[in-house]
Amino acid sequence: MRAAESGQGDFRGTQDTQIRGGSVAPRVADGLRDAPIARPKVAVDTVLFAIAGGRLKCYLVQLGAGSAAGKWAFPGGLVHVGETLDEAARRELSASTGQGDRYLEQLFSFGDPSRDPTAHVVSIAYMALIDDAGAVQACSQKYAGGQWFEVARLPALAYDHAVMADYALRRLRAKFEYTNIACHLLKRNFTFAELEELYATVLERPLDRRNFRRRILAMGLLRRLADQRRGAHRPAALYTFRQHSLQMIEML
Amino acid sequence: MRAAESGQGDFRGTQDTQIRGGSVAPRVADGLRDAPIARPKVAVDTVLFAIAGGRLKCYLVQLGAGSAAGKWAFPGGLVHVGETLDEAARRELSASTGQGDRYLEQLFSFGDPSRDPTAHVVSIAYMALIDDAGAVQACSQKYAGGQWFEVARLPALAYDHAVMADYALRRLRAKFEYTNIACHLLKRNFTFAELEELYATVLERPLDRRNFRRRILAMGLLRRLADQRRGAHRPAALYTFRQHSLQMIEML
DNA sequence: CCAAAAGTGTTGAGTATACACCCATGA
DNA sequence: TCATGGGTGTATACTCAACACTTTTGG
Repeated sequence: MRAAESGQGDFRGTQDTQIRGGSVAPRVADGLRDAPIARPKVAVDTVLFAIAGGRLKCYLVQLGAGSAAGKWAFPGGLVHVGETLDEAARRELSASTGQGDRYLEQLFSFGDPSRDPTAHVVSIAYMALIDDAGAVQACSQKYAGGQWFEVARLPALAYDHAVMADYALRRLRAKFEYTNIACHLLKRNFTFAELEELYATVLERPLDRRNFRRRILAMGLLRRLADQRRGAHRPAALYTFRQHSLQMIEML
Repeated sequence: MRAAESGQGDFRGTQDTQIRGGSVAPRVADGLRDAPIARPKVAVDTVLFAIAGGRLKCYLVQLGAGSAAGKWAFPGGLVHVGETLDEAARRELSASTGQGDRYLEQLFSFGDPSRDPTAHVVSIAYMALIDDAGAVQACSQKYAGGQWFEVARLPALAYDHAVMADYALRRLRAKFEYTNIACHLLKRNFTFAELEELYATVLERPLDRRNFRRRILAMGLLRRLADQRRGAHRPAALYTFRQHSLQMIEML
């Protein structure tokens, strides 16, 4: 058996949604999972995050054809028969950005038939993280172009991708509070100031340096390295995460 | 535009999964969301929970045809063109149990091609809650039968439904800790003892009555009613939830 | 009047927050 | 030597967990 889809659905910052009611269509016999009529297509779309210039950014591609031509969207595409959802997400991400081998987590599935006016496409949204925005290169003939955008200043997005963006950002922020997910947005070695700046950037709030240090160190997630980062002033100790697998821990 | 899919992905109790690596297939031009080749089907499956006999139970149907005939599974079926995922889940749930108008939340999507050996079916898993297990009646010719099972003693399940069960249970437990989701497993009016017993049952741990009362009351989610529940002994005050929409609050 | 479930406060421990100064280096 | 970012400790407020007896009713 293959590896399960990567993703732990967990973010806490959501408000209420529609819960009760909803139209319940009359019963339709489905012929047990096999009807002859048209079926929705399945796609994956991935919100790729990175830090650049002290800002949290995500990568958008410009659609080159179809009803949404010219609009910006997250890289994605249809799932092939025989591949897992994770594989499809990695394949599409790799095709669009050259970055397929990164942290990847399934977020949520969007299936409103009106999300794409030309066809009923169910899209499984993913979030991906990389530590180097510069490593991405637009490398697909499929898209008219690709570019990093500050999450606070996204252009108008195609389909329902604005909802995906919102969902991804909330998930990312939530996981910053109770997992070690931050390691995927940092280089292998980093200073405490860099880690703290990352947290402040993603969470959009200042952190107390002493309290932050104490808590992070108390968890034992980091290993202090012998090397130092030498800059214009006092050198800073370098750290690295002991583990890069996702760990659920109360962090902040 | 229709209502978005209902669901806030959030549970905290998960362990790490596979994160990096994974095979990245060579780039395939997709013809922009429209390829002529075979595509995966899309289904929904719903883990329906209720309390019965002081135990947390979920409803399973027995498959009547196909490769998994005779095995137990969560009620579900293929998504129709033109309906949202929520609508599909409600339709299938209503067809199998008569219960379509209940709390419903999307959990996660499972797309491993080997999950169903006869076809590549991507399934969007849902969780649903009802306050009365007895209201369910097997009412589908599609299935050989339906029955409530204690979550701790599920039979062998078809496809990858055991993973779904695990996922749903973790999500439910997590939401008990930080939302008012419990209201959907209780009758409209209830005693504090009933609420506490519900929490103890779902979380599988005893709670201190005084601390529990204090915290729940301090949140102001409940309204005390004038009526009392009269039983064999001292009468108990009745309460009701002020709101049934999902609220994110630190509860325990 | 007895059995059984309902209802009620306090204390101590541990955790989270607020806060300011010295240090090491390069220029 | 000075400007700049790196690094460190303490006191207080608050939150969480542990704990047992009295009240009310029906039988």
